[in-house]
Amino acid sequence: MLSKKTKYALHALSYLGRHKDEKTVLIHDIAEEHGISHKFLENILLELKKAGMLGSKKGKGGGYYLIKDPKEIPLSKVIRLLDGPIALLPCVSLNYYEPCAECKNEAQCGINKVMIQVRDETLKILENKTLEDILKIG
Amino acid sequence: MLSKKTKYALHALSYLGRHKDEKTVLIHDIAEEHGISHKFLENILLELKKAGMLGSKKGKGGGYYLIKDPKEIPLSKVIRLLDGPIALLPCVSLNYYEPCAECKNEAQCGINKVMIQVRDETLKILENKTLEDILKIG
DNA sequence: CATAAACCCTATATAATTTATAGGGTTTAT
DNA sequence: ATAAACCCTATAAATTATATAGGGTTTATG
Repeated sequence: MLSKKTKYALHALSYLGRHKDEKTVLIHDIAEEHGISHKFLENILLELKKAGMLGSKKGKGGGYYLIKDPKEIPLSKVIRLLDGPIALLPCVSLNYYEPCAECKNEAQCGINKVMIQVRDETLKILENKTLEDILKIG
Repeated sequence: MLSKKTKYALHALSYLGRHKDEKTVLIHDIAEEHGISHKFLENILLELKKAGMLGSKKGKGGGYYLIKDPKEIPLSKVIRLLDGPIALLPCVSLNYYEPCAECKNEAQCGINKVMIQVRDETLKILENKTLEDILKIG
């Protein structure tokens, strides 16, 4: 399951996407709209910023804003940043690969093979769906 | 990511599948083969038993055994039992549905729609792949 | 240039979940 | 009668997720 961090990130990005005609958006406004703690959201926005997914302007009148077109931000990128691996096992993760402790021979492991399939089908969706697809949100 | 519990369960079931000509298999043997704590594994086997996925025989000479053909046990069932929902969001879970706290209108939520797709593609695999597909393991 | 608004950064606290252990109870082959 | 082996419930330890705290820095504005 996606963590709250990731969900908040998606909601915040979606909010920024919907307000991209405005110069900047305040943390406060996003937090209020979604009932998230200001400070918790701040950490998330900072992480998104460090990852180059959004920009910010300091000082009075500052705030956050998208620096890319929403269709340039795949959901997989957001999920990986906040939640880590999308794969169901470390041994099939493309971005966070680790061998499975329990497993001696990955190449002939049936579990590994199934989880590669799951990963590929999942990524096929999450790498092609972008922020643009979730601008309209519940 | 799958929890250790689920991974251990898959390994244990796979082991039982590979030894299904033998009447019963000892917890001890499975635990040793995979370097799992005897007691931790015991809890997992009990859970699998309660769910009707395997049988056991008490007393001296007892142990665990599969009561179904490996191809009758889909991986989705094992994962759901030990890990809970397969879906990435509660609002798209078939077996553990809950509305998302952040969301007011599920029907028009873009995230919801994407996650339904992911769920469906994932299930297409995990409901059709069975224990039989993971008898050979790493 | 003083001020207040707003982001920036790091550390810590709390809660929840996962992982593991403990200890005794019950059944059964020999 | 005995020892092997599963059965059951409770609790402890470790890890991760969630949230809070507190001050630092930048900048528009009057």
